[in-house]
Amino acid sequence: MATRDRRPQRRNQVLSREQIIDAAIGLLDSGGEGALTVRALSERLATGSGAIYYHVGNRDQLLDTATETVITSALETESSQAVATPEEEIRRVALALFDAIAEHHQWLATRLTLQIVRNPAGPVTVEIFERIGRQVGALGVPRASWFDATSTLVHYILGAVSQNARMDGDTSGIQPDMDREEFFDATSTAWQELDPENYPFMHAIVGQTKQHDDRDQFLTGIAIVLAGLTHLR
Amino acid sequence: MATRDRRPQRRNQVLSREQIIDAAIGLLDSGGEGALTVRALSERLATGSGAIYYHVGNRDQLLDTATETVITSALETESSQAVATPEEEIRRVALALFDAIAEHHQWLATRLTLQIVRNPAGPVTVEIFERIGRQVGALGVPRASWFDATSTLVHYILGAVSQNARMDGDTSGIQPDMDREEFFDATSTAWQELDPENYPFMHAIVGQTKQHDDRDQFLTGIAIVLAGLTHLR
DNA sequence: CACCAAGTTGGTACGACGCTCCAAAGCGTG
DNA sequence: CACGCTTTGGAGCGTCGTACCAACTTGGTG
Repeated sequence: MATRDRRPQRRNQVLSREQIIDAAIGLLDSGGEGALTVRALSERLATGSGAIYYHVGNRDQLLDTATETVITSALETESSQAVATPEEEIRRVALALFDAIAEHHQWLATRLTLQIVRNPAGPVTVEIFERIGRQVGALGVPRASWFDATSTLVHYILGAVSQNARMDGDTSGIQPDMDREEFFDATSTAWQELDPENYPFMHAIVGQTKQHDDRDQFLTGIAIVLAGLTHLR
Repeated sequence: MATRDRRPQRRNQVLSREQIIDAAIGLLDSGGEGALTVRALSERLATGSGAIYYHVGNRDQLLDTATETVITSALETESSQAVATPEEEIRRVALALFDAIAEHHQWLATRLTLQIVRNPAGPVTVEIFERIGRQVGALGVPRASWFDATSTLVHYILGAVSQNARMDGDTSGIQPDMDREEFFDATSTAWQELDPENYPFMHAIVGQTKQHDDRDQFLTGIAIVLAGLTHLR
């Protein structure tokens, strides 16, 4: 039944778990979540699917591990700075997440929220909560409100970061930055073409959207939530 | 293969687009995003895949249409009340989204953020922004900050709502069958078993998580953001 | 009525996917 | 050298989205 015909020419270097994860992140960044297939991974690493499944059990686990790797790395590089005010520290963590997701497209945003929902005891959730929560305590928020305050901050941060994430491009035709601008203009004109009687607010803000910076707006949102927290006392 | 013998006994009632969408929502609610397959849909509707693709072009479009249907329905039923303060109106919209996603599991949360990111000119995005934005204006926020203020609110609402969404009955969880309560207890004990020196905050809040209500916490978060907005003046 | 073009349906077929399984190949130890 | 344990490459299975098509229904025209 099985034809034996093998001359596989084994690789000189052993396949490691880190190599698989790095290659997976590369695939995810280049083509979104749909680009991470075991077959593409096998080809890029010049191996078979069996070897991959031997090191990482699952496609889902691989996605989780990739997310964990990127997020913990982003949080580590940020924590090496000198101490500052609680507000500054919260801004640091938030911007680290913002930049990480801006760099790695939308698969990271989707997967991060998914991991927080499904695995609240995992290192990603715990690290983010702990990092933010300590500063909430230092802000002077009463102990009874620590959980609510921290949850609100985390909810805002992840919500903003998810909605600012760039889309995954499966289009391999034009420049990605060019698409970004065109997409933005198309949104503006579409908002302008709305019925002004039913959508007066959209008409009022369409001018502000054209010259806004996502990062600045994100920081403004953080400032708003922080201002609300001090009012909680 | 050469000769076809057919007498397929056509259905007495015609297949409509609404039937397909309703059946799709049913499948999504019962088994998560993975349960919506064209084959399962065909079987439930007692038809073939061709008929489905004739009415809805794509699985992706079907998902988008399903989210749009659920969200606009949730926003409509909420708007029939009498007028109230801007804060109250914002709470209404937020709770309508919260309840809709709580009712329809996590597929709706994921798909809603996806739609806002990919299709900012679509009716879902526009409706949510317009509904919230008007109240932001009525709150007394200066016109130059309308866009930032509304974005902050929407980011928080969708972030909180996504992270509070119940998990789908999907495989990938560590434990396959775990009801809400067990999952919650497991999280609490996992947090308690963390190293107290490295994670003092998690230990401090683990007591609060045991007796907290998601809906109340969501409203607290809304109040915090609103308080921060009044501080913006 | 017959006839026909457009609209609609049920089902088959194809390529790609995740994943299981297993023989073969490397590797350490005697 | 031989022998177990680890690791690899790839074939095969079941399922998916969906393109495609022949058959059927419908509505209009003579």
